[in-house]
Amino acid sequence: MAKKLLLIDGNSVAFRAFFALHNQLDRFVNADGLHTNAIYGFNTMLDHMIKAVNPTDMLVAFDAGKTTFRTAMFDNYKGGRAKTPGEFSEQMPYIKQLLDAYGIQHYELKDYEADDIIGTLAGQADAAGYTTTVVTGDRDLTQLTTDHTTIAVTVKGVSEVERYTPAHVQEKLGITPLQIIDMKGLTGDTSDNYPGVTKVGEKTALKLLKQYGSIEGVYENIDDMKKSKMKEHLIEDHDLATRAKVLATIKRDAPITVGIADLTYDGPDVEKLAEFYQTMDFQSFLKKLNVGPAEPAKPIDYTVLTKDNLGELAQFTDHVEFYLEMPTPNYHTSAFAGFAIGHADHWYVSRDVELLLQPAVKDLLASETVQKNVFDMKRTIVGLHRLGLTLKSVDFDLLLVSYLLDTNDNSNDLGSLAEQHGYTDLPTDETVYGKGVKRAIPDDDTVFFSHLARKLAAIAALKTELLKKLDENEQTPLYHDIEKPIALVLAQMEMAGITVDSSRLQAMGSQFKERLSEIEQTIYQEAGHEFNINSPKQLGVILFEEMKLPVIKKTKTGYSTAVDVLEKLAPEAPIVANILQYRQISKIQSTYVEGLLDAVHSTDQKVHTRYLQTLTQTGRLSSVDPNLQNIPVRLEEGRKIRQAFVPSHPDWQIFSSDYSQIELRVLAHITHDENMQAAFKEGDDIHAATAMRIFNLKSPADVTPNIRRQAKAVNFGIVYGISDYGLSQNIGITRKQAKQFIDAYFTEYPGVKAYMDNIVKTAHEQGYVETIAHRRRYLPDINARGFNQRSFAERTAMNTPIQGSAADIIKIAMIKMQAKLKEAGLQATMLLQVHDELIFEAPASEIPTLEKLVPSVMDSAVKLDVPLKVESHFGNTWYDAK
DNA sequence: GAGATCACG
DNA sequence: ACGTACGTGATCTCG
Repeated sequence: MAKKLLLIDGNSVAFRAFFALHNQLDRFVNADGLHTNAIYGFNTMLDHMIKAVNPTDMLVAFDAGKTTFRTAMFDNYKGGRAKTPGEFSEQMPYIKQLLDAYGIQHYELKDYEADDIIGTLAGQADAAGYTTTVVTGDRDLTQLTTDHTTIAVTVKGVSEVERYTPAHVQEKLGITPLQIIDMKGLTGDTSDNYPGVTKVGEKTALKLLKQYGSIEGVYENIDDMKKSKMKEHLIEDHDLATRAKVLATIKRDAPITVGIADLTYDGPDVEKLAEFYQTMDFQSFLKKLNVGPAEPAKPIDYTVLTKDNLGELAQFTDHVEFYLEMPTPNYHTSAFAGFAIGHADHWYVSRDVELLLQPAVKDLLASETVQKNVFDMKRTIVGLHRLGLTLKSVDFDLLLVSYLLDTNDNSNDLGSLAEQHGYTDLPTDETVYGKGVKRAIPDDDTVFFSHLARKLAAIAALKTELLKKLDENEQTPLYHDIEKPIALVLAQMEMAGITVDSSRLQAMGSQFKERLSEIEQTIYQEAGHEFNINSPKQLGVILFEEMKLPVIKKTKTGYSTAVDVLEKLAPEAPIVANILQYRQISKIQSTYVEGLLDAVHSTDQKVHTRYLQTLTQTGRLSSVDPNLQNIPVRLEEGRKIRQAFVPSHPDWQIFSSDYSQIELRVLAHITHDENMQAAFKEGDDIHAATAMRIFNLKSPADVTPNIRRQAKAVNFGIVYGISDYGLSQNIGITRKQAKQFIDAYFTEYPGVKAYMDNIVKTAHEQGYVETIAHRRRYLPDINARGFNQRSFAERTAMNTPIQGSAADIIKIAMIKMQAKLKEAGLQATMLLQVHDELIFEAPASEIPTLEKLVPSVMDSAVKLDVPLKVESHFGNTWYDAK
């Protein structure tokens, strides 16, 4: 049998695992007070890699200690590193115990690093005809890749890896794996604390290597190089480069005392592993082992509800758990499979939702005094509404609370969510109902009813603990005063739906269809043959191989044919403009004409979107089936789609109000920047005001449209957590200019600068950031070692309080708005929310009222240090409300 | 099922 | 020096 060897860089992967779960450090503590996050993460990675590779042989290599032959030749090697956290070190011995239970060899060698052990074994395995996979968090190991050795570098979390083969290295860097050593020699390595040649980074190094092949090649030809600073640095730092190359070279001949023959992997010792999981308190891993009491789940008592025992429900006078089972995600259309209701281990279940209509149940659900505990109240409310029922007094919504506690825990499955909170007596829907085409509600009553009863038990079991956590996070008002009320408002908006003029859409569709086939023919002629224009792959071949247009950007899989690329190519060949035109129209046709028509309910000619309330990381809503938050508006052709969104009654109008620059106003508020606040208080055009400041203009008359556009882009950039490169790309200036703009911005708005520095610092310290309503977002990557991951987390830290606070504000406005409409007895109905705008339909006679009412509710929703500004429009269709 | 593309704020 | 804007969803192709 072909030998498959899996080699793991133990220290590196353990460290990654530790930081991947760092923000949950407190959650991963066993009964003995031992932190277990790195052990847990390591186990996750092991399972994942074993499944992916299916190895016949395995070994995990560890570093033996602080001193190695590298520190002997350079005593500062790996110096200056932050001290290893105690919470990490204490876990290392247990990771080795875990490996013993798994039956996996582990090995360390005095004076050598794990890399060298891996390099040596991988070499032996190559010679013996093995296929080898190396798992590490350290990119340096990519120098080991050969035709038979793949290096899997962890990129995100612990189980997501990027695989390096010689071809991948060639594609990514344009050099061979062995040349990576020369590259490190030239650049040095800051994380290992050894210098290379001054001012030489990856770009320069790659250029030199492509020309000269190796460090030796560079120095052999150094005399022929023309005079430059780089040449001087190369000559000056020759010794450093030579030393760096030795330090970077992974040993292929370390004096190891294990050989590849000793690494057979036969799978874990299940009993030993179960015992280990017990001591670590790893319930989910324990469950996967299929041993012990966790599986099969212990039976649960339930009573089948019938017309004859309905009276028993009268026992529930304070609290009741309720769950309505709808098998498909779209609760506007889903069938009903059954329900469960009860409290304190008295669970009543039924497949017959008609029973809900009986007063004993109906009145219980509508009771204001009996508190309801549910999972996904919005889904439940809409489902019940379709049956003619009302749900009142929701106290605990497990889905909402989990989301508020940690936006990353946003599974829509009750079972997996419960498991994340340490409750293991509820299998997932997938386990019980199956997945894909096989998914079905079980015919077996015991199986189905037990599952329903267990759902209630899970909701009940988690309530106290999660509400307490919510309170500790100071999120109780966010939950009771914003998220629960908005769920009800959203349910009403979704149920109201918005009317679509299907014949209008169909007429537009046939026009687009004609134009598409015309453009299609032109494109085929220009290309010389037919091909699939929708395939970026085929299009790439036409443009960059057959027509030999210059390649501007590449994607992971080939040539990029994205808009920005095609726009640059448009002057080169007429086909490019036609492709852009084709793309634009085909997008409108497939997504907005055909897609929208598919979503129209035939019963009422309306679309009923679903707002996902527990998905985004910032607190915004998202919209699906169909998405009504991305209906075209920027280009006129697409904007016409909005003509198909019409009022549901004759003589009614579409009315829309939007916040202007809400994010920048939030920025001015939370940064306390005096200059920016002054601009908003004066009612200035903020982009023009910014332009005058950063370009040092004396009079508003000096602000040309182009200058204003640039200032606007800078304002946006700041909100997104700016980088000079990003800004330069966006407005087509050099990176240097972009940097000057940003520097000027921070000088002019010092409060903004202070805030940005501060929020990043806060994020590093506490691991999360918050909005004005105490919505919280954890940033697990904020202390990541990878520059890229860390930078991303830092930009997120800057952006989330802004985007999230704006989301808080409009949610509050919506809650107040709905109350006002009712209070004023208006027929006007709130239909849609698009992040900073609200869309209504109303009788024409109510429009004057709305023009006053809606902006006043929106701009007073939350009191900020700067005024909020709202603009309103109305018309016969959504298109005309502009 | 992932990746590319493009629609929105 | 590193490689980049923040947050989403739908549709299409292709392995």
